[in-house]
Amino acid sequence: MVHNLTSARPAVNPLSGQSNLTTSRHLLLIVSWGYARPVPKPAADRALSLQLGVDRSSPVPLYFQLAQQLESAIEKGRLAPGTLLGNEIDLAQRLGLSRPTVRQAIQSLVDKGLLVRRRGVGTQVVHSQVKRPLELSSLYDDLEAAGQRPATRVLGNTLEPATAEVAAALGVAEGDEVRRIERLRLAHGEPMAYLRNHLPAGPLAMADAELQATGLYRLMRSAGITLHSARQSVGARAADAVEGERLGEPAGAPLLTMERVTFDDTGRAVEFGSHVYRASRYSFEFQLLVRP
Amino acid sequence: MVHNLTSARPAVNPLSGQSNLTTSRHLLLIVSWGYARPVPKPAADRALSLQLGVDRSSPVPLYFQLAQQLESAIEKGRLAPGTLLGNEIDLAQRLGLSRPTVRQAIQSLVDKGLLVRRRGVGTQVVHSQVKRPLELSSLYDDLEAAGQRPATRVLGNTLEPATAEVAAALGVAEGDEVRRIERLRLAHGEPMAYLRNHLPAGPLAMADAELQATGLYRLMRSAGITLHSARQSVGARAADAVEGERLGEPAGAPLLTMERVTFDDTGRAVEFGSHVYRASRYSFEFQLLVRP
DNA sequence: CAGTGGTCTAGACCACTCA
DNA sequence: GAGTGGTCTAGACCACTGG
Repeated sequence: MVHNLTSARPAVNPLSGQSNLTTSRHLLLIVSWGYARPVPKPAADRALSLQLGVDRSSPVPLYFQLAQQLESAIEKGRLAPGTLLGNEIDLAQRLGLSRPTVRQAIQSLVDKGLLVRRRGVGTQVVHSQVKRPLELSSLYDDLEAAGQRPATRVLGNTLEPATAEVAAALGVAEGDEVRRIERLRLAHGEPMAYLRNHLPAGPLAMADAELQATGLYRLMRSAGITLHSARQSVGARAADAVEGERLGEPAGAPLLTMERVTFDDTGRAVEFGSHVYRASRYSFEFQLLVRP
Repeated sequence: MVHNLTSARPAVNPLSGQSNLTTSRHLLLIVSWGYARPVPKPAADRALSLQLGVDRSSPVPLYFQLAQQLESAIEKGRLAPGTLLGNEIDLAQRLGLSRPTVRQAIQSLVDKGLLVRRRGVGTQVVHSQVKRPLELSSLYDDLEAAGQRPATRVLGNTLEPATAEVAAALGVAEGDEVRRIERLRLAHGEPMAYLRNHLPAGPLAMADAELQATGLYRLMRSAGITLHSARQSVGARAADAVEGERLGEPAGAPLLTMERVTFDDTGRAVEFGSHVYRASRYSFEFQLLVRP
């Protein structure tokens, strides 16, 4: 579905899997995780008693301080779902802030999906669904949360000339030297995914040890690369003999595949990934936010 | 992948300068479509000659008019990738707008990934990658572009008591009446996907004809439902005999699966979808934007 | 150093919702 | 009609970037 999404034509709305004739629409997706399970407590319909306050001596922007406090209050259940926040002018006065500053704070939470604004009505805390993790199949995170940190086995880390496919993805010339990294991702001691990545040979020299201990993206950021966007394609196919062997699945078993090209903010492709996951153990979960 | 990207976020919050071990992390993804293919033309390094202007008699907000003009200029190549926009103060003066209004316009394009701001440097047009559709596997769109509009065959549209699974997803009681809709999505006359949806029985009465002609979401919107967010899970599995028959695949063929629960802005679950796609003919594509 | 975006203020008027 | 968010203005100071 998303498939149809990206490719420019009205094609298919990912939410409906239906053809969508409207002109240009945007869907904002949020992937969120790591939230503590909320402990919802009954709260007043109005958030009058909430303790809020900003520290003007802090280097943290005022709007950001306020946003953090509100987010934390929502997360902790001190602001129950459906609670009206109270109008922006009062809030600003109570905090000694200007209205635009308060609006900026609120807007950032609206963008995260935690608050909903309605003209003529007010600003409400969204009814909880946004932050609760899914129950199903959050295997990776479940394992991590259970103290079973996923492990990485580096299978390859070499420089080689770019194939046509890699050259096209990275926007370099065929035959240019690129770094090829192959890893096996394990959890609970069992293989979960086979990850193959290609990077422009230039700036980064990565030791196997680093790759084992840290994520690729963290390494890239440390090298001063500003990630900006990525294009992804998720599909499925049957495992061939080699893949099956690698992942501990029989040949013919369904695999989840993901291809991705990542760009920095200058538009350069900084990474091309081609990954396969054991479908029996892995699925992708995410949350979509509909932007009006 | 979402995992890699996400875990890649810096440990230090640039705003607070403090190490951020906390709980909540977000990745903003944008799925965008409806863009025309850009026809990039060489352009000056500075966007001095760009024709911009707002109509104050229009009901369209000024910042929105400006944003649209900028977006259109980027899309049409009048603002080439890498172009500096010129500082906000000048831009505001040239347009007879205040700086906050200009900032609001620019910010909306930054949120879409079309512009990048750097303090001390300026605002630049992103290097094109954001809006170009992927080359690979754009099967659905290719078909549509070829005039083969995807078709829908309604296989079922009935009221029935909710099973435990459906009840949990929709947040209703087991046995409550829900609407069950089954559709086959075809393209080029061939089956592409089997879509099963469950909706709370309440407000919507849908005729088969509507389901065939319009998207589920469009119907829901027409019924006054404001979509707010959705949780999705994408995986893969092997087709059983029935599924294979339905989709024209042999039993055991890999299928791409998607489960989704959609919520309105009051937090009610308004739809539960459980879809399977022929992996041989379908993949999901989307674009991620990394929010700093 | 000059130039940029990031933040903030204290007002103002409007459009919309709901009783 | 009262209350809300949506938009807009004309300033201000700061932090960061680059030469």
